[in-house]
Amino acid sequence: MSTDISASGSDLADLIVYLSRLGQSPGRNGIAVAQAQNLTAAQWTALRYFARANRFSRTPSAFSEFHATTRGTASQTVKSLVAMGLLSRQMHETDGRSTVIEVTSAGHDMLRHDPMAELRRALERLAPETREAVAQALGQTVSHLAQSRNAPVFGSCSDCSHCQTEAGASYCHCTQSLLSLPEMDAICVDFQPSRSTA
Amino acid sequence: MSTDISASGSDLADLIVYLSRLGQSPGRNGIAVAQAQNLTAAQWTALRYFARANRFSRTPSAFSEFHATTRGTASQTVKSLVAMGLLSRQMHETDGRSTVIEVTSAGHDMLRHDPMAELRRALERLAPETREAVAQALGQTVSHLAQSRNAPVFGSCSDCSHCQTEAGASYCHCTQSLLSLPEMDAICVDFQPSRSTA
DNA sequence: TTATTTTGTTTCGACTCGCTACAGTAGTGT
DNA sequence: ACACTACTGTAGCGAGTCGAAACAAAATAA
Repeated sequence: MSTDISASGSDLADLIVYLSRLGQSPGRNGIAVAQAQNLTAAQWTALRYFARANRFSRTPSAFSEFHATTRGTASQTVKSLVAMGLLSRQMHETDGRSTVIEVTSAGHDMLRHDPMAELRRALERLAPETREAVAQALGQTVSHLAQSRNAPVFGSCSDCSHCQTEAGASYCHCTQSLLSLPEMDAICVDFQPSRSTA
Repeated sequence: MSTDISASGSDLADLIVYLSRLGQSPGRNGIAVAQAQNLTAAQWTALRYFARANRFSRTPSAFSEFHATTRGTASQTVKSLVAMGLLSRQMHETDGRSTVIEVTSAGHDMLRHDPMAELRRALERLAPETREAVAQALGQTVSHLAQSRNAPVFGSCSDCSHCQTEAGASYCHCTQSLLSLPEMDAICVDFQPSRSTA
């Protein structure tokens, strides 16, 4: 009887939301809290996103879709982070409407105090194969969920059907550009699951 | 240079938070949205919690710990739901400070329009053994995380070390009371993992 | 050229959130 | 009895979030 927190589909959703909430909250252990407490959950999410997104996806619009909110709200969050000096704006070279966001060095410093680090450490205590299986299952669920509500899926280029790896570099058919190796692991808005499970 | 995004522990945390966010957002498919859109994410979480918590845990304080927030914030959320007629207050029989929250019939009706239903459905598309493995892994992670920040763990009595099942009914050594069968699957504040995996 | 779409911004009102301060009750110790 | 501490729930403040709406500017399609 003492198996686990168990149970079929319904509880798992609650468990995921609960874990996410717990992982994002700073916790009251008061060590690095003093420094990290300044940012809100949405601001942390934005900072994390722009640090992980590739150059085609570092725009307010892309973040708003990633964060499942409106462009207006995303714009405000970006504005606050720019005002703090953690993000910086750059004009897009060809598209006059678009602005490209960069994480400043102060932003990268701030990311060292990410309150989600504890969740990461807790997850690293899982066996590697378990972690991999969970990641695979949740990735699949993200695809299903996004598909059922016409939302774009976010993923890294290394798993994208638009990308073609040859020899050293890779080519993305979607953005029609060459990608460097580090960019292959970054988040992309135009992600398309390569081998979607039916 | 740009850290190691690596497929290991780091991505999984982001994936969990992303999935949670996606699952809680109502989605723009506009079917049951008109009815469901009235409640905010925090209000949905509260409504879900009080519907699932056992009688010892249906208090504003317990919810504030579950939701990783302060009692003040939790009090406001509860107040708004009471004003909508979805929750009702009851005086605690012996403790004059405490109030017990109940979900009204209107609250149960509202729960049928839970925007998280889509996430639940997406999770049910996973193979049962996969779902079980994910639930087990995430439950373990919740324990680890809560332990590392001195936060209480929430779980159902059927997995709790305080509980002792005999014949028909069960006895909880923590609250010193008998529990009915349905109560065994409810959420409890005083949960203690029965066989915590080291 | 004239629509139409896309991008980003601003403003508004309602809500969340952490914080502080506070009243009332419970349990403890003297 | 008494004070003292701990706990419960609440109210108000300020900053932030969020969705909605309206807007200007640039890109794209017709």
